[in-house]
Amino acid sequence: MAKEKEKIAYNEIVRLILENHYKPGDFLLETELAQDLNLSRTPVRHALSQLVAEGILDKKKKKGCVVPAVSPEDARHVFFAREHIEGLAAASAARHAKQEDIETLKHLVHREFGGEGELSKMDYVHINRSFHLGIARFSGNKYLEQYCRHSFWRSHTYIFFFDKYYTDVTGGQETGPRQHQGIVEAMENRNEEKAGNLMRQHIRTTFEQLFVKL
Amino acid sequence: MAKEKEKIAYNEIVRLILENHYKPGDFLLETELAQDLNLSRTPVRHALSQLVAEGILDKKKKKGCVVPAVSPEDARHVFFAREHIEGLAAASAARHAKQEDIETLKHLVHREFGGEGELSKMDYVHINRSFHLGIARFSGNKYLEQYCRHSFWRSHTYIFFFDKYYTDVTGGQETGPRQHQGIVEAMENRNEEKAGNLMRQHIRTTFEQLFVKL
DNA sequence: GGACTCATTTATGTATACATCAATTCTGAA
DNA sequence: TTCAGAATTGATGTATACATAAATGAGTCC
Repeated sequence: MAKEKEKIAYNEIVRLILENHYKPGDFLLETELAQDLNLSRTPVRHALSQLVAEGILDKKKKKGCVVPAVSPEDARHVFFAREHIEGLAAASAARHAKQEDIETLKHLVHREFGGEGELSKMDYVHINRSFHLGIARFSGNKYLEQYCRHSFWRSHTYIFFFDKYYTDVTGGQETGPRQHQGIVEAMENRNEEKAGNLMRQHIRTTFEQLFVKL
Repeated sequence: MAKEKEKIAYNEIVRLILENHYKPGDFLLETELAQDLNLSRTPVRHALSQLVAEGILDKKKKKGCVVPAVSPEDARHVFFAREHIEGLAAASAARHAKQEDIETLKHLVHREFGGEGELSKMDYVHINRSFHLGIARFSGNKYLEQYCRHSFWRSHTYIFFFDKYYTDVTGGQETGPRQHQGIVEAMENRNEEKAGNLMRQHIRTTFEQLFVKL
């Protein structure tokens, strides 16, 4: 299936973090991971340094790689950056997305409303990711896309950390899809400004719902 | 001085690219670099994969790392992203920078105007970089800083590629420092909106001066 | 003459032994 | 008992031998 062990290592490590096997502050040790994944240290080390370069992990000299600590301040920073960059991407996408791309997004929103059956928490997470990263891609600007991917990923740390977001009925399940729908409509009307504003508002809403408790 | 060979390799490779020993499209071969830098392949390989993860280099499977091709379209994308993100950072810095930080920037502008003697092309490049990355840092948001650093770096590829920018008398040497000064003044007055607007305008100017010929 | 196959070349990908460094723990004397 | 400092530990950092895959080119068969 997967060919290069470096890729396997990378994906597995990402999965481990996403599935919360490692909490913020934990050290990811090369030797330990190599054993767990049945690989040598080389590809594991390579994957870890990639994650560090991407800013997904931090590194302490001669200590190892560590899942960055979460903090309210850091969360504000992530969501502030994500709000504006993804807003920019949405505006850009409203101009550059092909009709076919917009159909893809509409389909995602449809599923998100339950149009194709009940959704598990993981389904919702997956659709949400496809939606946001899709818009990033449809911006047609690979730099915006890269920054969107990164800040989306990092903000996800918080979403998983306070995973009540996906549990709390008053939260995302209601407003999320509706806001997504508004953004797609603005894109379909090629209204760049509105698409950008709605996206910024959407991310701000997400942030506020997450951090009501702080 | 520098301890870890990985860092040495990284910095040396960056230097080689910056000084145009490798042009866009050239392959950077691990073995070759290892010989040239008197290192083993391991740290070189590590440094290269970092640069790939950071988006500074591209990689072809089993072919090697390659300096990304330049194109007018790519340049527009870089400068578009940089314009807005660094604008955001400047606005953020206008709020969060300490007076001490602002003094640092003022000193850079002073030097840029020739206040401490004639400047070589390289001096100018260096001061310019300190200025922009300084503002990125003073934004107080590590995500904005990261994205600023990246897009600044990438845009530099173009500045070096069309290095007439630093040669042409009608270009940067005149308007650059003046625009920098305006941005610092806005920051000192804690005028976030103005700082952001001036920064965006500054980067747009840079882009236009560079690409008059396209 | 052209194309197809297979060996060669040349690069990256992998495993592993060894070096290094920082933190910690253990020990011995004041 | 406590402190200093040496030995140990446990992790990353490095070098290198070997594996593998993709491009290249030569040789042969139609």
